[in-house]
Amino acid sequence: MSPADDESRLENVQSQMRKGVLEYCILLVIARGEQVYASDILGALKSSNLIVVEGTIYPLLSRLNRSEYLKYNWVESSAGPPRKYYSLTARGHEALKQLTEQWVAFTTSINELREAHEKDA
Amino acid sequence: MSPADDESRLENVQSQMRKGVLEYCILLVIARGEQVYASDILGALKSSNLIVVEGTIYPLLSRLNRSEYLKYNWVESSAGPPRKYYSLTARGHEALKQLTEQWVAFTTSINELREAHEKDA
DNA sequence: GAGCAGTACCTTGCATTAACAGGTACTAGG
DNA sequence: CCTAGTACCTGTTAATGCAAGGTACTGCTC
Repeated sequence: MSPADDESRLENVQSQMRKGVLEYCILLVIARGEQVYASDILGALKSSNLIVVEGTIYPLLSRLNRSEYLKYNWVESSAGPPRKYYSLTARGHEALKQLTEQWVAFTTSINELREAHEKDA
Repeated sequence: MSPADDESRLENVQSQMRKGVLEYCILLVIARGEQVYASDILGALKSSNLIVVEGTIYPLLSRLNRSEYLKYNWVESSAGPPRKYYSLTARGHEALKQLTEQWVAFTTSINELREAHEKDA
């Protein structure tokens, strides 16, 4: 593997880390705002330095909706097509609680590895 | 989507969270032990509640080796075939430092979202 | 009122990646 | 020998984020 490939791998890591946690992030944003639509979520994640693009969150929102974690209602916009405003269902709030527990457990595990490493250094 | 599908999704989340961070975990374990082989890494990750299987780490080790993040030397075993004992290269140590920075930035971003959410609750 | 810009929704195809299952090879003990 | 145990490796599959393209609605300009 060439050095160029290698560097691109390193730059890619933050994107890799994000994988699989996006659902959690989206639920967090929706839970915070109560009434948000796709662009709001996009903006919130970008503000937190978690770059995501449109094509990524729409399938995710559909999936979370099918799983009955969140619901939406159409709201007409003064400029443009109507928007889907999302909010969490009871199931969604429950799931979010469990996801938070798993997130904490997960980061704790890795931080233990980190501390074990830094002890040597 | 049926409730069964839904539950399997939730059980799957820890696996999802792990995606993309495995490289980092493996580098951490190797950096800690200095001289470890695949089974050691497997055991260390399992001890930290990060369940991984054999078939997952071998391709990862090969990839990290090709990227010159780590090197190995064969050591004969008294019981079984010889083992590949891995250790970090200078590049590996450098990469690990960067990955740690990215890991911290990443978790900080998400924890900010979490705190913003818990403020409402 | 025809055309354009802007916004918002959604889908298709692609590359990457972890997991699964299976395969090879070496050692020791019966 | 031949089985059991250990260790390494490799196709194949499923999931996921991304890039790119497509539809539709509003309001503005000409």
